[in-house]
Amino acid sequence: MSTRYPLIHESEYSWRIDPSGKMRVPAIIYADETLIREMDDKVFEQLCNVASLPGIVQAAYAMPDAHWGYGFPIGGVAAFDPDEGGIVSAGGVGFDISCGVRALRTGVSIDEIEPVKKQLADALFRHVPVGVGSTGRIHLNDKGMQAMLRGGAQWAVEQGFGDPADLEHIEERGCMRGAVPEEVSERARTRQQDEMGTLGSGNHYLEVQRVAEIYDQRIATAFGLKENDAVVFIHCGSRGLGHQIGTEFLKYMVLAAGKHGIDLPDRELACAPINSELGQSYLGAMRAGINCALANRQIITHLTREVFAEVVPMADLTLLFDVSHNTCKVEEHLVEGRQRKLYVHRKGATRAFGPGNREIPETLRAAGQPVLIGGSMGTESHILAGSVEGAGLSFNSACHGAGRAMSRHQATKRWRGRALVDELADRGILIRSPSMRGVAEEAPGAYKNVRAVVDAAEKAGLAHKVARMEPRVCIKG
DNA sequence: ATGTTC
Repeated sequence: MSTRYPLIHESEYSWRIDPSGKMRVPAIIYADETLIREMDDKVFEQLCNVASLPGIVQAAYAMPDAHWGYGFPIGGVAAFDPDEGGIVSAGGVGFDISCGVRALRTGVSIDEIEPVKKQLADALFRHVPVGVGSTGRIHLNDKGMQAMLRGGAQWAVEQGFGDPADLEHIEERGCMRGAVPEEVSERARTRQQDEMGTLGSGNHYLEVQRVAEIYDQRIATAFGLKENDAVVFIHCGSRGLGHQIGTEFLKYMVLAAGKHGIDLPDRELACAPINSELGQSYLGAMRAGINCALANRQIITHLTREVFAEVVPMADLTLLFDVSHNTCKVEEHLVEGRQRKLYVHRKGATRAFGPGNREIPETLRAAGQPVLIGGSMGTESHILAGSVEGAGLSFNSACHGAGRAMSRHQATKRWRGRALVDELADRGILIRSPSMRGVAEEAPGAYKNVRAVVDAAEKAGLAHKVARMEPRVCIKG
């Protein structure tokens, strides 16, 4: 338990730090007592810094999986009002712009996967580029890059990657409006030109999973899920392009803070007013980064379908949903009885719209938005659904994963990648990765208990549990 | 997260 921060135990699953010093609003953390106790004080410090940024509305929020990040905590949510001097922050979105998860149904049960599991693992590993600096089969020229940055997954579908029906099941229907490719630097584009359709490294992965447990039969049916189904989770982002945009704008925002009259509590919280040239430039570039990530996951989906067509020909991969968890999006929210247009930063946090929201595809609308929670390698993943009450809690946001409990460096000292892979293989979980060091960094023990995180999210009211998945094959960055 | 320290 933090000794340095006065945490008020507001309700069983929420904690509050009242404003003091430069804080304009409270900080609110959704977690159970164990998760709170294990949170680094740095999370509270960073959240209080966020709460002191200009134009912040209501509170700075942390999800149950929150951990220390660059400036903003990962698992942080904060909304800003442009009419009250509100800001946009590159650190509040994160370096991997629009990193996210998509879930595919396969139309087959895990029993049809198990006999060919090894072939499937090997074929996916051969066919889906993975690892640091990995490149793909697509090479974009200037014109192609521009079209991709403007069109996102819609562009990818036009290029023959996937089905037009996929688009309905992607946030923003696969294409983020307001993207300005011209705001993306030459260097960012160059870094990306050969990286479309690649997973990348770190915590990114492609998993084949088994639906192990259904928590809500009605919603699971609406989502087309039943026990023992095989599903595919793809977790990746905007690769070198997003990283380069983040790096550059962070620098510009630090340099311009004085000019904008912003007193930064932490350099890493560099930001610019939404109503400023720099703020608008960043938003245009960031939205292009979102399209890059949406296109990337769409292409990887196509590659996955190609592998399944060879190895599991009876499978039919359909998109359940695609969610981004590193974004800043303009949304209308009811605050103190007034509908306001806010710039909602979610960094390591998933949008979780409740039933009826028009952003949700029609076929899923009555059930609520699918909230996809990727666990750590070798542990379970979860699907939840956005709740009605989530609107009043954290601008319709929920957790995004298990959340790290230990640094990458600590993890490499404690575990050996090869031993982990062998151990998981004994449990029938096949890991394929180009980097054994990467595997050690991603050891399940380096993460929080994802079930505790998901339970806290549900009990806090952020989202509703639908299904739990366990991994069978994992292609790991 | 990241051509893993431009």
